[in-house]
This record gives sequence, C-alpha cells and structure tokens, in this order.
Amino acid sequence: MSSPTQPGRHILAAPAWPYANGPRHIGHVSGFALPCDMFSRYQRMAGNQVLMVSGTDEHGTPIQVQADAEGVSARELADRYNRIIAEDLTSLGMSYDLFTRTSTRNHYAVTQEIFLGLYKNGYIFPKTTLGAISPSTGRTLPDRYIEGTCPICSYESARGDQCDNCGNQLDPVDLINPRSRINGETPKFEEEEHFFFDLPAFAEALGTWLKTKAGHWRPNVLRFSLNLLDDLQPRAITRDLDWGVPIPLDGWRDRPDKRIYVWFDAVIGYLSASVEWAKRSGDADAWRAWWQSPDAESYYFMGKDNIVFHSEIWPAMLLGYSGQGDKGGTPGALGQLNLPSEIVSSEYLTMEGKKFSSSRNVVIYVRDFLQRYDVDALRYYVAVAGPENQDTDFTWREFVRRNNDELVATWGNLVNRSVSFAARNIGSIPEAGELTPTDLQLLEHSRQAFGAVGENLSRSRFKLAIGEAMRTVAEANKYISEQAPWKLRESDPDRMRTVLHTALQVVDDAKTLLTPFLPRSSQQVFEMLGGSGDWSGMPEIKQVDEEDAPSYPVITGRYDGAARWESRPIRPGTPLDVPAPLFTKLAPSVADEEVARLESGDQ
RNA sequence: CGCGGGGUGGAGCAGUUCGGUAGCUCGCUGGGCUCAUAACCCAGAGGUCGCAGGUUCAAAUCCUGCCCCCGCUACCA
Repeated sequence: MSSPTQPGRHILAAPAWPYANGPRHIGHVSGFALPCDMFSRYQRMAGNQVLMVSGTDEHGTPIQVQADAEGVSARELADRYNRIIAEDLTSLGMSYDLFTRTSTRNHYAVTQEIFLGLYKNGYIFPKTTLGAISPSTGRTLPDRYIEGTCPICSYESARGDQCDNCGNQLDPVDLINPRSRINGETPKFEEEEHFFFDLPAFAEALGTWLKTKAGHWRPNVLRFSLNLLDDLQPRAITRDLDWGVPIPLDGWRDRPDKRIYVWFDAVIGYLSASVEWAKRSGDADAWRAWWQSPDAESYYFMGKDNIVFHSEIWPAMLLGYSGQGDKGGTPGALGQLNLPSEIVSSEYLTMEGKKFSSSRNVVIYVRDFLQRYDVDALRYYVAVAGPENQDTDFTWREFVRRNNDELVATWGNLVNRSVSFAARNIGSIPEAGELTPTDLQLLEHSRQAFGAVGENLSRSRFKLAIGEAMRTVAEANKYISEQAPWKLRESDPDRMRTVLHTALQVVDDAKTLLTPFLPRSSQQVFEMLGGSGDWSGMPEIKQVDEEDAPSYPVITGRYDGAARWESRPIRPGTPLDVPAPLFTKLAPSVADEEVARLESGDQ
C-alpha cells in the first residue's frame, strides 16, 4: 500500500479517555495508555502516518457529585484533574499527537454537529420517561446513585438498576423506600422529556460490520459484541444536569438544566480531538486523512469494561451520522466517517491480589510510582506481564524480580558488558574482520527479529513481541560468553574486534527492537553508540488557547526522530565511553517496603 | 439469572481454531566462566493442564455437568 510518493498508511491510534476525577494509577495505564503507545511508536518507526489523540473525559454526574463534595465547581475539579492526568501521561512517555479535553469549545461544536447529524437522519428521538430527580439539586439522580429495598427479594441495599442480591434488573421506580446514595434524601420521580439514540436501528449494519472482523479481533471482544446485538435498546443521550454539552436544538439550546449525556459526548472525543489537532497543525482538514480515506485504519485501546462503547455505540453513531443505519439518511456536514478497524481491549490489572481501590489504599499512582522507579521498568512490566488476555496481578515482589532478573540482568547487562569492554579495550566501535558462520547467524537472527517483533506489535500482541525482542538479547549474551573476547586480547586481537563489532551491532538492533517498549533507555543506547538528537521523541505539555475561552494544557510532541524499524549498520570508529548503567537494580527489601506502605496507607 | 473472559510445574504466561511424546520467561539445585550492576553460560529437578463423567487407538485440546475468579454493575479501566 505504501509507495515512494505515499509515505505509509494512515493509522489513527485512539486510547480511551481517562475520566477526570482523580490521578491515574498503574492499573488504568496498563489497560489503555501504554499498549497504545507501544503500538503507535512501532507504527511510526515502520513508516506509517500515526495520529494518536485522546484527552480527559470531564462531564457527567460523578464529576459534579465529587465537585459538590469538595465544595468546588465541576469545571474547577475538571481543571485540576485534567492537569494532573496530563502530567501522569507525559511522564509515562505517552506519544500523543494531541491529548486534550472534552470541555473545549471545539469538542462542544463537534459533539453538537454529530448530535444534529444523527437527529436529521432520524436516529435521535424525544421520549417522555419517569426519571429520578434529587430534590436538593434538581439534577438527574442516575440509577446507580439510588438504593432501596428490592421489590423481588427484599434485599435492603438494592441499586436502582439492579439488585446485587438476587441479580434481577430493576427500575428505580419500583424500589421500596428509594433513597439517594449521595445524601440519603428520597428522590422525586418526575415525567421528563429526554432524547434517545435509536441503537436498534443499527443492529443489522453493526452485525454485518462485526462479522467482517472475525479472525482479526481478539475473540473476547468480538463474541461479546456480537452477543449484544440481540438485545439493543434505545439509549438516553440527555440528562438533567448543568455540567455538559448543551443540546443543539431550538427550545433546548439555552436550557440550563438539560445536557448531553456524558457517554455520548465522550466517545466523540476521538473525532473532536482529531479536528482540534488539525486546526493546530495549520491545516484544518488534515484530520480527514485518518477518518475518511477508505484505506485509513483506526485502532482503539481500552479496558474490558469499555468494549460496548467502542464496538457498539460509537460505531452506531458513526454509521448514523454517515446515513448508514436502517433509516438511511445522508452524511452530515463533516462527511462520511470511518468505522474502527480494530477494538483492542485489555483485561484488568489487580494489585497484590485485590482490585485497585483508592479508598482502600489498594493503589499505586503513576506519579508516586515514577518518583521512585524508572518509567521503563514500569513499561517493561506492563509489556511483559500486563493484562493482555486475562486479568493479571501486579505484585511488588514480581515487579522487583522482573526488573532485576530480566530488565537489568538481561538487557541492561548486555549493553553494559559489551559497550564497556569495547570502550576499555578499543575506545571506539571496532571494524569487523572476516565474519564466521556463528557471527553471521547471530546477525541474521537479529535482522529477522524485526519481522517477528513488528508483526506481533502490529497485532497488539505485546507479550509475544517483547519476548521475541528479549530472545535476541539473550542470544547476544550467549554469543559473548561463548566467544569470550576477554580471552582474545592477547591471542587474537583481530578476532576480538570482530566479535565486539558483531555484539555491538546486535546491541544496536536490540535497542531499536525495544524502542516501542522502552523509549527512554533506547534513546540512551542510541547516544552511547554515537547517535545525537532525538531517537524516538518524547511528549511535552504545552499551554494552548481557544478563541474567547480560557487556555488549557495539552500534551503534544514531535515523534519524527531517527528511529526506523530496521537494522542499521553501526559506524566503526565512533568513540565509546564506559557507560553508566541503563537501569537500576532494586534491593529485595523494596517489595516489602512497598507492601508495608500499602498497608499503612502512606503513599 | 443472563452474556463474555479466565482457571496449565514455585511465580507469570503460551499452547486449545484443524485431538497425537506439555512449551516459554523467571525462580530453585548442581556445574562452568569472569568482560559486565554477585551480572553471564551450561545442565538438572519440578506439572495426572480447576473438578467429575463421556467420545476416541489417542484429549490441556472435542462433548456433558459442576466449582472458583473477573467484567458487564460500585471512588474504578
């Protein structure tokens, strides 16, 4: 598909939007953020045109409730956590082209445009429903904030949407003695007019589309999604709330008490952020190459609880806006929009055997983690032991072990032993003499690894990918031990130079293979072997403005560094210094200290 | 209740589509090496593949039933 005039495929990398109600912990980022960054860094190195956009999801009742509890406005709360989350993600090295937020004017405009397009095509309709209202605030009280006695089994703490005891689906109106979980007051049930999204009108189109994905998507995502098609219901897309995107219809636009439901506007973020990125890049139409070109691709990364929004609801919205549901229609002003190419969902990370929970201190926040440990140590752990196909447990003991026995001992040590030996005995990258079959075989395996690791990365099979890369590293360690260049110093200096040249070539290859996973240390190895400038770029936070609106921070960056997905010949004669270690070995006591910290609640 | 995912040597995982001597990374034990952050290399021990039935010459893999964990559903990805 790529040609000299067409530099690579257009790939949209879309990691889920973190909800702006607190700092990120490592469970969050192991699901949506880091896998997407590894995928994106690889795709850029492979010569593709990657657009990676996301932002904080800031609307909805939970933000409002938390703001009320803290005595601040919803916007103040969102501002605070938007900045904190942006800092968390930047320090992880997340290579966003743009990380923005849902409270921008641009996002409001794009959300309203999608709403209108769906409305005009007949996929949004008004309906009167009986809704629960909090008497003290006048706002919608979502089902999950209501509890009462179950009318079926008499369980006293049944939730508005379901009884945890007997498992039956409930309607909050049916609860006996309903009360608000927020402040205990009795909700009022009132007739309210709301807009609904006609999800059933897309059952057929979604089914046709999903069936084309068989064999490509992870089976858990596909099976789950196909199954949902049997029971699609119209879904409310407005709420009684003042914090959110206004409804763009006459008679509704100026109402202070009606807003678009947060789930509807949040998924539109992928599109609005692409539009914002294009505006900031100077070409307002630049986003279209990723959303409208028939051969553009899009990959969405999220935790398993979010599958339904990405495999069902967002595709239905895109179909409806493009005029492709049961009711037909015409594309809206933005034009026809592409459906996702792939939904990559990860399972959950648990912490020392328990579910992450900030209130119970079962948590380690990204910023605290990175204050004490290397970002690449975390990225390595997530790649090699993350919840890719099943729930996995993060334990401090395992983290220390993976860091010491794998990252430090295998990769860090290969770099250290080869570069320092060459630096001490030669002072520069040596020329190779005649290569033996052993040398040639090692170099050939290293070159072949680019195919295997790249193939696995492009399919989001991170464990296999990093395992394959580390195999190359282990092979190089074995090669050095067998060739024993330290024995050749006196007896055969020419052979020693050839061995070191070969080893350093594989070190250079391995640093390229590991770049998507470990960009920080790969940059360091790049410089160790004589490189200068950016290898694989890092993100930064910039303050930006919108017309007539407050400025806000975004993550952006230049990721057009020297890194390419290929083996490149090292340059003999390049001066070498004895390097500082790439990674830090952790004392075994670290695991005990961290567990003690968890138990004491002192982060 | 339902739908989906998972349960494989001490730890973490792959293998299950299309049945055929149970594999990887690490730990452990023993040996070797010494360039390297006591790192590196070699060898070995260790598993009736959640449980119970069934099909088959043969089952981790297919069928039936059951148990446990997780998500959909909580401050939560």
